[in-house]
Amino acid sequence: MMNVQTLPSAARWDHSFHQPALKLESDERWSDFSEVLSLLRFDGHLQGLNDTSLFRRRRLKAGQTALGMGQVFDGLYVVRLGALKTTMTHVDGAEHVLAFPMKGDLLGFDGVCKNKYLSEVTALTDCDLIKIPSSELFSPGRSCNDIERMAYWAISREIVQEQSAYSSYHSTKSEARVARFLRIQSERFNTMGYSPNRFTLPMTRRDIGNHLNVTLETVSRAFSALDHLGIIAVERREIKILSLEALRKFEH
Amino acid sequence: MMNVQTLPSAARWDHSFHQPALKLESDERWSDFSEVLSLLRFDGHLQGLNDTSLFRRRRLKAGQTALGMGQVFDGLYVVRLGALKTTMTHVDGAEHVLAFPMKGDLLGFDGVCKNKYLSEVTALTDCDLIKIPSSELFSPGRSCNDIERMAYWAISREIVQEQSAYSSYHSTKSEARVARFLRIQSERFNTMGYSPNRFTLPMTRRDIGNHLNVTLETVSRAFSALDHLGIIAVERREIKILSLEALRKFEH
DNA sequence: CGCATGCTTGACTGAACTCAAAGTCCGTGG
DNA sequence: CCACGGACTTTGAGTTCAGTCAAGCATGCG
Repeated sequence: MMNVQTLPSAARWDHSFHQPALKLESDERWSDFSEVLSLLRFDGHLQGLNDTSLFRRRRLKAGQTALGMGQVFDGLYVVRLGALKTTMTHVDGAEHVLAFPMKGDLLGFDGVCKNKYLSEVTALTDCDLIKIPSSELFSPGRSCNDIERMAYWAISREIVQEQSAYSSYHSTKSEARVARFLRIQSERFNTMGYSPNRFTLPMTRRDIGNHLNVTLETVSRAFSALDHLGIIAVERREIKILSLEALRKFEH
Repeated sequence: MMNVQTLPSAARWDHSFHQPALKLESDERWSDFSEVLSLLRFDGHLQGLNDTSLFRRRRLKAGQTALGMGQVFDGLYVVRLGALKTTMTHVDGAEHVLAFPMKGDLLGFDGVCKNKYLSEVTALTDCDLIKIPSSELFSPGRSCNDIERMAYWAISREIVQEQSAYSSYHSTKSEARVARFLRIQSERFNTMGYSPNRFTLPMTRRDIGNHLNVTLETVSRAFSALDHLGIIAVERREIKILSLEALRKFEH
């Protein structure tokens, strides 16, 4: 029942995102503003480049927690490398997987409102995050800066994506939801600069099922069905998209 | 490929430069900043009250559209009175009810990112909205102001609520989802200053069903079941909560 | 008054969940 | 090295739950 991320699967997945051994030190300085903008795919322009901006770099091993529910808000994070999952735990103990953040995604924006994080983020693979400390975001004495504006732009983008994603999962048929999930994953890998036709899922069937509100068996069966139809090729977590068109048709 | 992440490289911060000439029919001036803060239940404090802030007031009759999908972003709205529904229509024509905004809720924040609204908002009852024009939000020459901060705070709050709501509907049983929906409505009426035990739903069974991803018949049956059990009393859209405790139990 | 819309309820069917068993991969320890 | 164990996955069989189709009733509006 408890969902423990184990190293084996993560290690396998890491081959495509291989990162040489590095010290996993949390608070490394990092002030490449333009890289952050590039990661976020921010294509507008900001007036003045803020030289004094100070980001932090944070590395996580698979299974580690990036943010905990209830933890005091201390900044936003941009994923530089790796995959994570965002979960919310209810009073009754039920856990729900909200999203699977990956490269270029923003984390922690749900902490702005109440000044504490309301969801939990755990690393599915080894991760490399860039932290935008809250001190850089909210400067009580002075006025709002480029970083704050960028952050809010990115937050708005995340909402849109989320809305769109949730909305997508409102198909009646479970197979359609799984197909859509795969299509969205494919598109995400594409925008991240990886192959959209061949990728490795970083999450378990259980996580996918939880996210889509179906059981893990149903996810597995849907994968098998799509495989037998020649639309995709599944081998454990390795996915090949053979016909994106056919996959799209399954969404309806 | 329609991807939310690829952006037409139009203006991002330059919203106000393109401040549209379109003056809507019901553009009444309205500059009570404190009322807006109160409506939003903003509990922090902002440094200086912006005297020059100019809001607009907009009234809608039931059935009218507040915002249309694809329409150019021209500001945020705060609901002062009435109830609405937010919907998204997909390429295949399927429509999904995202939320039911009411007094104190924020509308239009999904337009910040791409500079156009991505969902449609229609009035379920006669409505009274306060508009925060984009000219007040984004001031290209000067720095970020209180209104912008307030707006972003409110946006963050909306995300949190939405996340929480979506997360809530991840119960397996449809009766549980309906029960949860009623409980959440009750709490919302309460925070708005109305009775949590007796209220009138502004939306149809179909809308509720669409929102919860069940059929309208299922919603109706769930209402009837809860009624027969003495947990609630239903008479068309008039709802009385007889036992909040029992209602909560049904969520699991 | 007649019509449209919304709501309720019933019977049937089919899709997804539950339970169960077996197979795969991988890391660990003998 | 190989056997073991644990986590993950696949597949099957039976059951339950919610969707579909259909009929009937209530309400409101022109």
